[in-house]
Amino acid sequence: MPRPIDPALRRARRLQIIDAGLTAFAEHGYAGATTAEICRIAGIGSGTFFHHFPTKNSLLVAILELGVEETIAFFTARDPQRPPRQVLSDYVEHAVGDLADPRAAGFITVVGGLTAHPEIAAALQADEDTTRSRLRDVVAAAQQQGQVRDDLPADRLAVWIMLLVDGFASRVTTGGFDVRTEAPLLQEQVGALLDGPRSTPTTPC
Amino acid sequence: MPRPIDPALRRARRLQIIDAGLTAFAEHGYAGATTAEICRIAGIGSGTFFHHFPTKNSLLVAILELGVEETIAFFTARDPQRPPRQVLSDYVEHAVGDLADPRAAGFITVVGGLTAHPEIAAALQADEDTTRSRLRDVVAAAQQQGQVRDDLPADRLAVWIMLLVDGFASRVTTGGFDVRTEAPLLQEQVGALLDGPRSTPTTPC
Amino acid sequence: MPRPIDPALRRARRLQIIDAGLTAFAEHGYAGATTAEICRIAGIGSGTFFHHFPTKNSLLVAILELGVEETIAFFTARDPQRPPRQVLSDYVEHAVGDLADPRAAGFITVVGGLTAHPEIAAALQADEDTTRSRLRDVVAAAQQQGQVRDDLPADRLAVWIMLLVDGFASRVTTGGFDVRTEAPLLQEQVGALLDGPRSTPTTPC
Amino acid sequence: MPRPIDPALRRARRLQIIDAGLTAFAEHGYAGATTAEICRIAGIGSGTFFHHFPTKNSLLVAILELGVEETIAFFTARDPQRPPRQVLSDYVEHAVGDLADPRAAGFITVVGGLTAHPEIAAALQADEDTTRSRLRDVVAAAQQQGQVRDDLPADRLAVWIMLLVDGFASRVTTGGFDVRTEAPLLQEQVGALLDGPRSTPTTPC
DNA sequence: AATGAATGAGGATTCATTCAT
DNA sequence: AATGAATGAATCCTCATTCAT
Repeated sequence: MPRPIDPALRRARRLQIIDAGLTAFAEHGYAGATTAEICRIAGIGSGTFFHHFPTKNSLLVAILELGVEETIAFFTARDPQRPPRQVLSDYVEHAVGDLADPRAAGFITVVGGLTAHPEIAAALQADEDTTRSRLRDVVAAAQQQGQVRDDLPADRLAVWIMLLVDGFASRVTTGGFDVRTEAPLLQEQVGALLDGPRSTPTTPC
Repeated sequence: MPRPIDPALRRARRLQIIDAGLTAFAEHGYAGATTAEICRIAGIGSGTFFHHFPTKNSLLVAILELGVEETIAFFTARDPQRPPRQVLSDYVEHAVGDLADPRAAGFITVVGGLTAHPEIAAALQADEDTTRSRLRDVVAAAQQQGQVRDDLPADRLAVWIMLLVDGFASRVTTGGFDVRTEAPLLQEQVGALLDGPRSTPTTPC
Repeated sequence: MPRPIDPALRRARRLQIIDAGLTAFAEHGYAGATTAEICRIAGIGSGTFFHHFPTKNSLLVAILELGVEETIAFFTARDPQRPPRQVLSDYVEHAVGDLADPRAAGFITVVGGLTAHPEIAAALQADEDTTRSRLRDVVAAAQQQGQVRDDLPADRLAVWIMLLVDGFASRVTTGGFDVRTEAPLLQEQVGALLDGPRSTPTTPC
Repeated sequence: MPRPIDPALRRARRLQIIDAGLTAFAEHGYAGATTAEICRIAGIGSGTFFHHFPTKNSLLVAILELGVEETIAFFTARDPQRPPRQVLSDYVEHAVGDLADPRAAGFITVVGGLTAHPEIAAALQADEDTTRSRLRDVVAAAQQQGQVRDDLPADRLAVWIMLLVDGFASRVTTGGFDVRTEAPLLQEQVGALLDGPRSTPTTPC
């Protein structure tokens, strides 16, 4: 007697578990977070968890895939007319917005280096590749318009933007670092990165 | 007639275990690294491990304390005559040197956010505080000599230097990021941070 | 749609484990009994054990609490009209009945002196206090009715009844001591305790 | 270059370890007491322990054998002229004297029921048999002199004397039981045991 | 779909014992 | 004799996962 399943409900339940997983992974790391705690946070039984995710592994992958989707959505929603350099600034602002949730910051730093499970490594790589290629395209466009230094390849600049954002995230988890207060300095650093070193001091005065 | 115990041997054995721990933690994270694997890497029996470290926890703490000692040693060894701004550059170079060992980079990113175990959190905080206060002193000295912008407090600049180094570390673990190749760009970013935003082009000549 | 959990099944499983624990503890002592053996006796997996009892410790406590409940049940079920002195005799008979199970006798003697774990010590004390206070009340009532010597306080006599029962239990575990054969002698000793020393030999004949 | 070994020193060291073992066994039981703690109490290294006792097992056996020796010494030292009934009373007083050391009481109750290790079981049995046979002989002699009831076999009375002493010991470990205060009551109970039930009041005068 | 009881492989840690010095 | 470092089997307990209801 199959109940008429409401896909919306199913999706909501998945998101509920994903949210709990984000919390638990951010606090204890992947291996340190137990499915029992995730269930407790989500307010569900263990059976329900494995109804929606076949393994703990798959939950982490789902979280990462959600991140990829979000990244794609961000770049897809850009106004094509907006100057690429502005888009890069927007991206940083967008990332800072995510990091306002300390769980997101903790998740990024703690999960970042996992290479043990192949599936997770693949998902992490996919996350990385997506952001990197999208950023690279925008950087390249900005270079073509002369808005960004061109002594470095676009891909390398993209990586360094991600480096700055990752460093920023790693600081969020420690005390005394206010995301909103520090955001302008992040933009300043990204600006310095994209502008390149100060024009030679040879400027005669 | 107690045998004269050789403290050097004991210390060597501890370092051997610490080294194995660094490897395992960097690869699998704290919770994901098993004492069995650490023992296997170190080539010892499980009993020997717990003969030297009462808990897995204490091994992590010992690694972090070693990091603190190294940081202190670095700053203590500085020539007092060296310009502070140069010392900051030296520090970054020193940090890059550590990160040449990919285990160190992995360790930093993976262990960074652990707050579950109070002892670990305390050791992490001590590590953080040591580096931060030493850097702050040097930054402050540099500010007094006019070598570094003074529109931001020294402590905040110190944190941002650490931010850049942490971001750098987080990139080491991902492929296609060569420490030596990227080091100059890190110095460039630190330089931009300490110089502050490009002086307004309105500066009349 | 949560399945209506059957508390009776859960309770039955708990009792099954408690029974196995009684066997193992009686035979090897608390520390000497392994959870693995308890599981084997109970015919369950180790996971099931810890599903019902968080620690081996808690199993022992549960056994002791069951003993407390039984003691309370015994005294509660007494006919208020029954002469207190008879109730004391009934209690001794009841205790002897328990000791017919050699596991009970072994359990009492082996577990009696544990003071290392605070929780166990507390549970043992609760067991002790319950029996002692109930016995004391009955002894006091018997004293008021002139059925028991009153040159000693009721509490002290209660303790001595327990002493006799404990001594009896300690003999059950050694060979050549048949509970049923020896029970009358126990009653005789309790009688001597409650009557006090033989009336002075000054009785002239 | 064998050092001239002083047998007295060796014996003293053994006794030192035996004393530490008594303490540890009484507090934690046999399995619960670790050789490490025994060494700590004795103030020696683990190597020294196993120099004097090949196994933890053998230490317990040694303690029990010491008890046997002491029992034999007690009965051997009796004045043959002393009335047997008095000797029984002396024995009880002697036992009470031992129990003034709470470790002895704890040791007796906690170790009493071990049957797992054959060697220990044998040593316990030897302890039991020694005391029992010696007591039986004295009881039998007292019966022949009409000082003790003879409606029960001497052996059974001997067991019951031990039962009373064991019960007494089991109470020492619990609080509020002063050995010296309670000793007279123990003698009273032994007296009642040896006298038998109060002669029927029908005894015509 | 939802639940939680059951499972057993695996994990951190303990411990009696050995052995080179 | 004395020591303590080293060992690995054994122990308590955890945890992802399965499954009947």
